Amino acid sequence: MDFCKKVEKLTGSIPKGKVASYGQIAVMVSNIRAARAVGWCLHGLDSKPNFPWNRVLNSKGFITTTCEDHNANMQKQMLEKEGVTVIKKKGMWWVDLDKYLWIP
DNA sequence: GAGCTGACAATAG
DNA sequence: GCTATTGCCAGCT
Repeated sequence: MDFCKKVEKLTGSIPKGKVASYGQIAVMVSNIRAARAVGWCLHGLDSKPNFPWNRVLNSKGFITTTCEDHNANMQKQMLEKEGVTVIKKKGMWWVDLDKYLWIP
């Protein structure tokens, strides 16, 4: 789909060491309300090797993956590998968007 | 072809 | 300020 294609492109455009929110991707692709669709598309793009789906977080910087195959711990490790500091808060992984938020 | 689901975000109470 | 509900889009059943 064109939508997913853009999502893939944008997500792939996120520089190493930076992260973006679903809302950001959504608003760039179509509108802010499409954030859910972004997550859905990323779910299908995860099969791509070395695809930085881990650089996409929710608006608060929390990892809210419900998929067990792509659990938060995996993202955390991938992000740290990219040089992003991931902090554990309330049992969930959190990224400081003020430092790592990607601004196109 | 219609309805449901999903890794969110914004608004209202 | 925090919790609960509604709205949106695309893909699947």
